[in-house]
Amino acid sequence: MPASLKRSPPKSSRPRSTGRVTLAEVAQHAGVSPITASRALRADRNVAAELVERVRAAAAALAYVPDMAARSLASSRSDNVVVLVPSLSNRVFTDLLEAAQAGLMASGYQTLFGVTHYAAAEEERLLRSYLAHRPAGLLLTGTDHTPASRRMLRDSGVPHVHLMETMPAAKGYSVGFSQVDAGRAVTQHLVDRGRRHIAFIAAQLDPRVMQRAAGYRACLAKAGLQDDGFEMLDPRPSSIALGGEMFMQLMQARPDVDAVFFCNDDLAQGALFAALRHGVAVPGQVAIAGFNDLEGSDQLLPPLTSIRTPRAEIGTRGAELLVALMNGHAPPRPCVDVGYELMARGST
Amino acid sequence: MPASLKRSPPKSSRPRSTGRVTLAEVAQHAGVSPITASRALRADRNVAAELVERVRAAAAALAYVPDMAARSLASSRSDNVVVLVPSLSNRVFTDLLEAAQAGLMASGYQTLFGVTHYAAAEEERLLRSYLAHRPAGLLLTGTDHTPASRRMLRDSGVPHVHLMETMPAAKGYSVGFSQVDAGRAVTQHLVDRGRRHIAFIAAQLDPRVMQRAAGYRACLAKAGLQDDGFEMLDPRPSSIALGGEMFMQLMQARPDVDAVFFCNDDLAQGALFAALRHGVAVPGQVAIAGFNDLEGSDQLLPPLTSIRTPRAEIGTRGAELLVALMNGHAPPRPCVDVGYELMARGST
DNA sequence: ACGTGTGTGGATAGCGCTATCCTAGGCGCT
DNA sequence: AGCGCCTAGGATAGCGCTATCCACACACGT
Repeated sequence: MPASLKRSPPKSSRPRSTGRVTLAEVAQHAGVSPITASRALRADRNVAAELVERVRAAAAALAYVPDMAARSLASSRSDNVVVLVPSLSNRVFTDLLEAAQAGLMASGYQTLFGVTHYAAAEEERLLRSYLAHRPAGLLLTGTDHTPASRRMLRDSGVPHVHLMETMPAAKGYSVGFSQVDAGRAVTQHLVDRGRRHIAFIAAQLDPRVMQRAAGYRACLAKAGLQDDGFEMLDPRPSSIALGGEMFMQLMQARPDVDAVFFCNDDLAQGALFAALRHGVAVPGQVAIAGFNDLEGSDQLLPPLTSIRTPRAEIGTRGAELLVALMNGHAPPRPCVDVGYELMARGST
Repeated sequence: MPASLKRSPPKSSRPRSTGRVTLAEVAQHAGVSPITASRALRADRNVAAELVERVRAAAAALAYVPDMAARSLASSRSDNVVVLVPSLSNRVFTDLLEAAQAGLMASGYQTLFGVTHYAAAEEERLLRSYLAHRPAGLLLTGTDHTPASRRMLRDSGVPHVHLMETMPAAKGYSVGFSQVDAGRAVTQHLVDRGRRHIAFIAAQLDPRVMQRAAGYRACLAKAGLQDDGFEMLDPRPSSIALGGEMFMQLMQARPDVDAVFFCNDDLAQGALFAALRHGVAVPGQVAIAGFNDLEGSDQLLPPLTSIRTPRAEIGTRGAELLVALMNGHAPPRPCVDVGYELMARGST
């Protein structure tokens, strides 16, 4: 037998098939052309009802699974949406992420997420790497980005929405609430309760925390109650333990304080625990208020006054807005203010 | 002017370009062929150092961004890894997800995540839809899947690792610890402290909770302390409020109880708060133990005894194992037991 | 009868990248 | 020298899908 006859595979044919069922096979099975099968499955153009049925049946029979890579290469579109959040250790952002993901998935998008660790530079790095995946859209936390990030966002032309804060409509799309106003509202509440020596304790000094600080300062200034010694800002990550620590430190340094506004509930909860341990009367000696109204804050002793922030709603509305943008619709309002709610409880 | 001359674009050429810089342009800029540029950028095969340098420079100069869709179509590989978790409202799973994502990203993979809401059927749905993206790998929570899910996992050939629980090596890859043993350890600790009427309170009855329950029962059986009236199982989601509610209910129904093992710290924290509110002495009248050692559990009054579960380590090791599998390496041990640690504190 | 729409199926040609084969040159060896 | 045998660049041919153009059939109007 001549050697040449033994070469069964023709020399120029390289079957690189992955073993998966392709659209072409579905089409053949249904007795139509591939493009018709494609259109039938995507409802892209009018296809005779009977053919659609045949194609659907063929796809089901062969357990056809479309190849998203091929689809997005051919259509130069993708169904990936990137969501960037500062952290997953903070309930605020997991609520946001969960709601956003649910909304995006319902509209047929896949969610890729990245964690920026509260650093604009890290956000820039992530943005650069995720943009390689040509996402259909982006959800970003906050409005604070590096110049390079802003440039990439602009140049890429990828629709994006900023979450958590309000923003001038001219600067882009956003869903959130005014952190400054909310900070002011907490402070005003303490003033209204007759407190005159109101401190502000914060950690993890991200832009939103600093906006709350600005609201605190504005309110005190208006009431004529400013006192520089009443601000404690610590860049370390927020935690329950740190809240207790900072609280006791303040009580020692400034025994005259009669109210503390904590930039978040984690710190405030820690302060309540510390007060319990050290016999500090709340709200008798000092009133305590938090921010975000985390789960359990209403169960404490005393229940914690806080600001209920609609994280899930922000995620949902943000996803909706982004979906509209990705579909080419110009949404009615570029900036959605979802507001906040003061939950006045026993601790004040 | 004849009409034919006005048609500037040649009839058969359809520039569908997305305006992005392609690899071909980078190659041209560097004076090499596209395939060499591809190899240089991916370090796929040996390329002369000087050429690599030229290609890198060209890519940087043109701000080249590779098209992942094209890459994965051509190579029939993708860098997407899907992670399925039951919930994002539970710190356990966000710790897991965060660590896994960090590990995967460090190895060049992108993380897609899905939330199963503790339902195997929902997991199956997600699996089906995510498999369309031909992920390079999968990380799943738990070892409890529908038969259809198991079939899809097997047939797809996609490497996957089960997290949180231990599993017989024959059944696949896993990283976790024995939930049964851990449940037994908590119960034994209470027995060792002289408690004789030990209750078990659980909610969100997922497989891991039921395994802890099994450990509880096994320990009590061995100690001859079983009592059916000491088990409270509620399918509702765990929460701090629910913990307090169930605890007070039990105290009313069975005043003889002298210890309660809560299936997680959320419930246990709620019980501690409720005890504080209602003047129940802990651990004087009743000892309380939780599970997972969430943040803040050591700050409570009294500090909560719990099981420290290495969620982050599970995520990290799980990602490592999966990366090894995706690279075609057979890892030394298919099943990693990361253990747990009993944190005995004031509440017992 | 003729143009002129409109609606549906198909042929064709890529999307941007990489797997595979090929080739030219360089090396060491007998 | 002559023979492998390795190395590194390049040509070629798709990966599986869809955008775009075409063809044809049938409905109209005048």
